[in-house]
Amino acid sequence: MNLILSVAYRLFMEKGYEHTSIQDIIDHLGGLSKGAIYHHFKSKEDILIAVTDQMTSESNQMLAEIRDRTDLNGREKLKAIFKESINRPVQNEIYTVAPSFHKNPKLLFSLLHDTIDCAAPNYLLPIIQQGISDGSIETDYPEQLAELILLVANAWMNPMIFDSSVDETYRKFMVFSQMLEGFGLDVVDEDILERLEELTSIYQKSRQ
Amino acid sequence: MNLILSVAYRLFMEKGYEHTSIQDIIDHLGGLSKGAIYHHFKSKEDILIAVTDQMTSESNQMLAEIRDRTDLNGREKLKAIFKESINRPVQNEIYTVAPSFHKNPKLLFSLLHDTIDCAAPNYLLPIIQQGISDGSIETDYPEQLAELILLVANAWMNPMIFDSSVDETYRKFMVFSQMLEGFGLDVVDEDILERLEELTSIYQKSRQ
DNA sequence: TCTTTCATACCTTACGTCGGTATGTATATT
DNA sequence: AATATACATACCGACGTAAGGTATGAAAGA
Repeated sequence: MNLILSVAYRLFMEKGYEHTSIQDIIDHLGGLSKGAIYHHFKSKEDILIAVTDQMTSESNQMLAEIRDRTDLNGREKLKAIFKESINRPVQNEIYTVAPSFHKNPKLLFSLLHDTIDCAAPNYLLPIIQQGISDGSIETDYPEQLAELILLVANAWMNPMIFDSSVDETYRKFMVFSQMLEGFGLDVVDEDILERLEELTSIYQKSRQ
Repeated sequence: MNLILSVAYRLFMEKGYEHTSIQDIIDHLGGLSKGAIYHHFKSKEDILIAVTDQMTSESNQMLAEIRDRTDLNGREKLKAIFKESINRPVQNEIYTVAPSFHKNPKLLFSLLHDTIDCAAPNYLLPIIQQGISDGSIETDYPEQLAELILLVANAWMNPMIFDSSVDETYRKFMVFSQMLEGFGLDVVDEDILERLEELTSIYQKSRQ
């Protein structure tokens, strides 16, 4: 079952969901057959859901941990999230299997919706609300601010979704950070910027 | 050919691209057959492309007209765009066929990419650059600002993509307008807000 | 006569079903 | 304790069927 998931994940990323057939998955399963797949998953789409769940669960767990820390105020937690999300080793791996989302609008869409429907209200919102309480963040619309931040960070700034050169990603990040400042949040520092450039160059190399 | 397009458009919106079969389209064509479709389009995906082209071309034409006006400065053009895009009659129609994008990640994805790859650089960017020249807009990264504005406006604030109640849409708009102010752009006024509420309520009614 | 516009029959691919097997496990019986 | 029965889990692989796409040819207009 985990084998099926990991094979499916790899193939969905490489060839795209639509262009990956059940037979493709079977061929990479080392002996297992179609029956095995349909024993564990009720449809091809069901496999996709499991794959995305796996992808988001890791990231959501990280968000939960930071959310529940007691040693940081709201703004510091926000900063911690940016640092973490940019330093996760998983990211490197993901960035190198690259073509990914261009062939996977369906996967992208479910990730986006998870961001808005789950990650924003459950993880980022409490942090922003804490920030409002402790005075480190100021806004009249915490729910919407949470959505906006995650959407811009996860989608627009994601080179897997909107292809960007190193330079473009850097500029996006500057605009993003300017946007946050507009909301009174200066959470971007040198570490983050450096790491970002590094990541993008990894991604660029893998696409040559 | 236009018949095929309009039927396909309606069905894609109602049932989603994936769940609309060629046969479905044929059945609504009133006599025409598969041969007719494949005479005009080389694949099902080709139909989708034509549909999205049609959708974007109308909106892009509006952008071009505003871009080429000579009686407005940059900021005023931005404002004009918001007013227009929110007042277009097409919008009403689109908003009422509703389920749409939830079932259409592929269509959504190509619209998003058109926004970033075409609309932003060709229409909004020149306007922002004019604004920089005439002093009505200030930014170091006009390309990225153009992308960000269009992405937030077209995607996040679009109730067809991310379902929103009237109240939520209003709050999103407030956050959006606060974001623009952060970039020194105050382009939102009462007219726009009113129209926005009206639109969202139309959309809500159609989903009951 | 040649091109455009379609209709029809057919091909191919790929999802999902279904009957069947094999192995393990829990419970009841002797 | 040993065996039998019942059920559950994991899996195989042929087949049905739907859907995208092709090939061919006819009709009609230029």
